Amino acid sequence: MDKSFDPKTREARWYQHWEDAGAFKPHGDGEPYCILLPPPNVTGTLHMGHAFQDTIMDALIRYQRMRGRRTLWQGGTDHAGIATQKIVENQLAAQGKTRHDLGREKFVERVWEWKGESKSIIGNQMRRLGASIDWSRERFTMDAGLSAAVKKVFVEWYRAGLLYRGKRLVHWDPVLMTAVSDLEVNSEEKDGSLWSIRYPASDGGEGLIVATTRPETMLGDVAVAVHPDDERYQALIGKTLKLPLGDREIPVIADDYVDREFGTGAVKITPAHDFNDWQIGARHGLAPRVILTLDAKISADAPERYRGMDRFVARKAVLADLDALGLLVETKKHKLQVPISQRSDAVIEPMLTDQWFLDLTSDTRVDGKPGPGGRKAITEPALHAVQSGDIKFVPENWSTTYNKWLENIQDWCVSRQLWWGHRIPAWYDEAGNIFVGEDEADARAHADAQPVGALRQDEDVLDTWFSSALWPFSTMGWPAQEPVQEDGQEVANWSRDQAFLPSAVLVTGFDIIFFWVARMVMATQYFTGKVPFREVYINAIVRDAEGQKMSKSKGNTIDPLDLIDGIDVESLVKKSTASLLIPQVRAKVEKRIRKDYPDGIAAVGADAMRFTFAALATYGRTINFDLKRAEGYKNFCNKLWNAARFVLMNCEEVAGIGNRESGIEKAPSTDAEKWILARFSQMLATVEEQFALYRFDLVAQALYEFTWNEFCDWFLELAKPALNGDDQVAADSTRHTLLHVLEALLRALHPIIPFITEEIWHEVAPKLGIVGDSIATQTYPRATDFPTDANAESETEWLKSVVSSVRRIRSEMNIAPGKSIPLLFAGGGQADHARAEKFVSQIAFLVRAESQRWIDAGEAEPASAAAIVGEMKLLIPLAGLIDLDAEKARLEKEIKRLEGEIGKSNAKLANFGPNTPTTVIDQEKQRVVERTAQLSALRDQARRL
RNA sequence: GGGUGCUUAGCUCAGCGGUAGAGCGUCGCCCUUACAAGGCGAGGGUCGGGGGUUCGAUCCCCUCAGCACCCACCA
Repeated sequence: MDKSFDPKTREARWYQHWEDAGAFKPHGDGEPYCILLPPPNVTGTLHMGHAFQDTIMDALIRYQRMRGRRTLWQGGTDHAGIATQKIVENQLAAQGKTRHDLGREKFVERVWEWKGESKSIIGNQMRRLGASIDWSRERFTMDAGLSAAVKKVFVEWYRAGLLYRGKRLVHWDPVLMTAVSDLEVNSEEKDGSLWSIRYPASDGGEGLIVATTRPETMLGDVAVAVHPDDERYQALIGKTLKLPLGDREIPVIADDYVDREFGTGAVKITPAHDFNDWQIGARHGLAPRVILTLDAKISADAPERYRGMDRFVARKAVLADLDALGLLVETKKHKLQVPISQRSDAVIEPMLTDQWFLDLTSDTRVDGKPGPGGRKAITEPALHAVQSGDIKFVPENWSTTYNKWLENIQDWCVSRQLWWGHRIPAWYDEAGNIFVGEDEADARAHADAQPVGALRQDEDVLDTWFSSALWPFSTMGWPAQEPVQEDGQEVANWSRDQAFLPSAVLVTGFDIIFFWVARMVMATQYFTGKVPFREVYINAIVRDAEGQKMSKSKGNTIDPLDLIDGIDVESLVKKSTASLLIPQVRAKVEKRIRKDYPDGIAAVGADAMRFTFAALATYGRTINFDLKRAEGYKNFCNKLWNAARFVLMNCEEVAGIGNRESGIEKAPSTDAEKWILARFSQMLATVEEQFALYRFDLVAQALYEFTWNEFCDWFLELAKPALNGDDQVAADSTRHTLLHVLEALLRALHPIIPFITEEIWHEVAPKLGIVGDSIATQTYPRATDFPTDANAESETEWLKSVVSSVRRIRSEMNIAPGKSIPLLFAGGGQADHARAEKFVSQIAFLVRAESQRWIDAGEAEPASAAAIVGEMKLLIPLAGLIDLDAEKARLEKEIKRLEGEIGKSNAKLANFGPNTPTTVIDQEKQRVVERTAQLSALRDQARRL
């Protein structure tokens, strides 16, 4: 083996090995264990959030696979309607074209091409991470099987009276020219103005003053509302006003929605362009007036002067005209919440359009036929699944978020005015009647009446999340009764694969609890009667080392592959600024990168990156990714590598250590071996416990500490004297234990660091007579596989105390590490004598003791530096080695410390009340006794000096 | 306006009712043939403030302060 671990040369080859061996396919007849990959956008690339999430899922899948579960990590990609369409539209725009130049069919073809090109990118990135996905079952939300599922769901929900089409006010993105759901709208606080405008009374009176942040919408006003109890306006209620700029009269209505304190207490009502106004309009029977086109220009229904103006241009024109008329009373600065489209950053416009909605709120069917509505059929079961504990959130708190949203849910607008996506399986006849079916014939067959004239399919597609909601069962082959093939390959078989439903755990971010998690629960329960998953592990959001959100315009993103492979600073600058168009931003990003990564990023390898993610995965909501942590865990990988080298070096010359026929003693014969086996067993118990709780940080910590602080720091050191000693039995059994523990440790580490463990395992396992194609399909070690031995543990702990005590003296007294010392024992009991004798070679080796002997009773102790271990005193004679004053000072410090602690303990004892458990009191008393003994021994020692 | 978190060593975070922990950073001494990507040792915290419950509180309760995030229609 090479002297140090080089991930570049080591990691690459193993993934192919696993895939060729079919290691990631479900195998065995264990209890099924499935994880669904949240399907990444097909055009996307892997970012740190993915890498983090994928690491967690992979660790879980590998762990359960090794524990004998029949595992499936179901992978795939999402067609991501708007996002993907936008990318291709941008490509067209670069050629000066729009999608309309191509036409629908050609455009969609073009998107499929692009999808084909970019699909493999994220797959290859995931392979570099080591993600053990069964790629042979990879699915795409628009492949044939999943499209069939989408149609079936749409049709069944429609026929159950849960989907309806209606003219409603929806969130409209005037740039992308599509409806979006309420979830796709962010509200951002912007500086704006609040304008006060006088609306004169029709009878020539002065009327009233309304306050608005959107003066241009007054062109569509149908009323002014005031609070019914507002004394200022009592006389006007029921009267009409002259709408300025328009040749119309509008009524003053009373509605207690109006807040008397805000503005002037009078609100202009524009039902077609405001959600609140819509409701007020409906309450008062006022017909909405649409004055905006779908691209947010003033429409033909507005006064001629403004027609065709962009909404923001129109705003200025309206204000100027009002001012000229003397009707603009006041302009005040005002902070307002502006709805922004997540996808285009455009200001969202409430727009009256025909859309499809999934009913989630009514108690009875929307079509009036008998039967339960969406609240009863969909929403309540989804709430119940979490309330009953059929689905558990981890951390548990997220269930509150889930519940709150469902309790206040709105109907889901599922139609999108796009070309890329699942076309809605609905047809219209010339009279506007709706026909829904899996195809046109099916639609006709299920219709109550024959269509008038020809049928024309709905132009719209479904929201991306509609197909994502079906992911838990559509990927398993539903609704087909036959095995599902894609590209000639069998990818699913519902009759067999429904065993993977529910999946064990969904690993995802809190940002898509509403978008995806809740909707999967709804759809899966409705169509399969099962919950989609048993647990939902909500992972943290990855931030940079300072806790800042990662964003390209800040220049603080890290590409996971750059962390794995490393990248020089010039390439990093080039890559990070490539997509930035604004020169100032480019300059800022470049500056930051040169400051943060003056030497680029050093390659740490996939294993170290994965270990870092695991170690950071607490229950916290954010994790700050610090490159230094990753470097630390790269060192850990190197440590493991070198420990393996040591073990292999020492086990080479003895053939057949692990061979049952060799006759070489395999049972542990020394305390150190029994100790490390016991510690390993305890560590495995911790790992098992913490895996079950999704505390990957504690899993990583347990493995790290065992590997480094116990196996390497102590066991390898304790093994050295045994390997080189005269005791052949001890030497042989130590060799065996070294291999045995190392081999099992590799298996224990494998779910987190798969590459390096695979590499080393192929060196180590054969020495134990273990043959296997891959460590990935070996069994995970269990705590019960390894014996614990309390006696060996206390023996070894004694030895460790002695060694540590002497080392401390050596270090504090500045005895050169290379210098040998004489070591004396004094006092102590029978056990101390026996132990000192047993561990003589270990002590000699670990503290560089040239000699060891006991001071006889009555023999004068030489002037020494001393330490107390239990009842025993360790002495290092001063002669030539130790400065007397330094030792006095050291003792004094130690005495002070003990005095302080005894004082604290005594104070506690004095304050214990009648309810204090006796065990606590005894423990405290014991402490006092021990420390008092130590203290008096140290005082003794100080006096002697 | 509702909701959910967070505040512990210089930094990033565990711990959550019985003597304060880790990693990184800092400071010594060491190239001791597994590993200098290392070894051995050291220093560093009145656990955000104030109350309360308890024999005992970093941990439970109340309250204040600061910081995040999510949801929501105040024109």
